[in-house]
Amino acid sequence: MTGRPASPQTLAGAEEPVVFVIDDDASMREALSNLFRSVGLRVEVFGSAHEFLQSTLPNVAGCLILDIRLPRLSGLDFQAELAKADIRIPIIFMTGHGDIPMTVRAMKAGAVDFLTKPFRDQDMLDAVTTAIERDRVSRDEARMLSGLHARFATLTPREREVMALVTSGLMNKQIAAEIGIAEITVKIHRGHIMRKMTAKSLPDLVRMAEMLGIGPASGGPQT
Amino acid sequence: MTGRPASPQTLAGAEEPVVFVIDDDASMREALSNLFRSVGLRVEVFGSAHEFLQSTLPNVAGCLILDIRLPRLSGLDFQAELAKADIRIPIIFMTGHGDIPMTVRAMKAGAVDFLTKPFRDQDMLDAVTTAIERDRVSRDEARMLSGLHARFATLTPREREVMALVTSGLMNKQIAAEIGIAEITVKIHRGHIMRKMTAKSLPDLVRMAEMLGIGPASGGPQT
DNA sequence: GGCACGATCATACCTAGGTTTGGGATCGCT
DNA sequence: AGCGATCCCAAACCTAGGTATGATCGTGCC
Repeated sequence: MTGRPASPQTLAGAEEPVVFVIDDDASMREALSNLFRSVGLRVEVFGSAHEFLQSTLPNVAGCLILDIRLPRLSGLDFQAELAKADIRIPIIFMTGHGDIPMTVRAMKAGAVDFLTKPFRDQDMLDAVTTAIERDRVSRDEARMLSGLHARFATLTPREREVMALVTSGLMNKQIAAEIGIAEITVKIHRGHIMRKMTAKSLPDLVRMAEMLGIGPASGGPQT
Repeated sequence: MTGRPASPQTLAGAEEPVVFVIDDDASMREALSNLFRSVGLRVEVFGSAHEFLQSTLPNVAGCLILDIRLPRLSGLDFQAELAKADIRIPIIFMTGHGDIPMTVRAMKAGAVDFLTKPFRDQDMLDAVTTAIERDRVSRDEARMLSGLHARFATLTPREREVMALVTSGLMNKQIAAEIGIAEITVKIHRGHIMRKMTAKSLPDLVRMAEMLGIGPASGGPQT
């Protein structure tokens, strides 16, 4: 943190992380809101899961504080909903009357923490810190992966095929033999691949292929 | 599964997974032992964590069933002990009187499951299946990584340095300039590296470097 | 001192990778 | 029919990678 407080919006949603709180208890919302603001965190509160879904989620790192016992939908089911809808945001559960199976289910589904009420403020803040950091990392990864996929999508089928063979370590002549074309053609495809993927070197391309999950079968080098 | 039952020991400990059970209640040990054997799993039971640590662990995939309330050491503390001692085995906790914080702590520390007594046999079997598979995978990874580290250890300091630069995508001449030696010398180092690491190709070497966590700073290709 | 090892480098030689130029063929879409 | 994308290939040319041979030098060890 560079000591900069909450500048309104320097560049249309891109910096300050946000804590979303969903709880049907207004006093709890108020208490959490105060807690998070007291440490300089941006907060948005909702009385129900529905309200949360209606809102426009800013494109910044964040996390979700959820009571396991929500009005119409259980926190656990809501967690599943979000996963199904591909909304990946770290979740911190709170509960007054939770049980162990619920806890296990939530944690297995990736919850960051599961706090029992009453909890200590510091425990909540620690959980939020962890959650936001986790989201920041996963957002970074997602952003990079999406750029990668976008570039990969511009490759022609043949180029994709050649890329897989190149990154698997075959020589141009072997690739040519493998798919039944001339070596010079492989070289040309290869050149196109490097440019389209904006790979600065072969190792660079190999790493891209790894991230894209390219490479027939075997996970990696020898045992 | 190839339908092959429990052949005694074809090759000194290398196939059948084992379920380790630690519980001070003899009837529980008996029940679990029967349960696992009924599905063809090898089982070893212990009355305490101490007994378990005294035994010689076979080098096969396995998992540990642990009561959270152990005689002298809590299951949670024992889990921490194992982690500290670098004994990585998936753990499934059982409890009669557990609470949520315990559950959260266990799950955060990597427990596969946390079952409340009485539990359904099928739940335990499912957890064991997951745990063993997880261990199998992590053992495969560990085995590969150890081979990799062993080969990497045979590299001279200079070779390691060159390997990092090669796999980061620099050309020989750039590497030469970078460390202030002649290009031909880089080529020679490079040849040694490929041979010592038994890399069949540059992409191969790059993947090895990735697994070894080599490469100054930056995690990977562009954003 | 002598030896092994790591590191350095030159010369020579060969293979692999890559671009440019220029061309041909097929296919689908307008 | 014309256009653009994809795929194919050749000749020429240049750079990069890799090996072999042979040699020098410094360090640590017996």
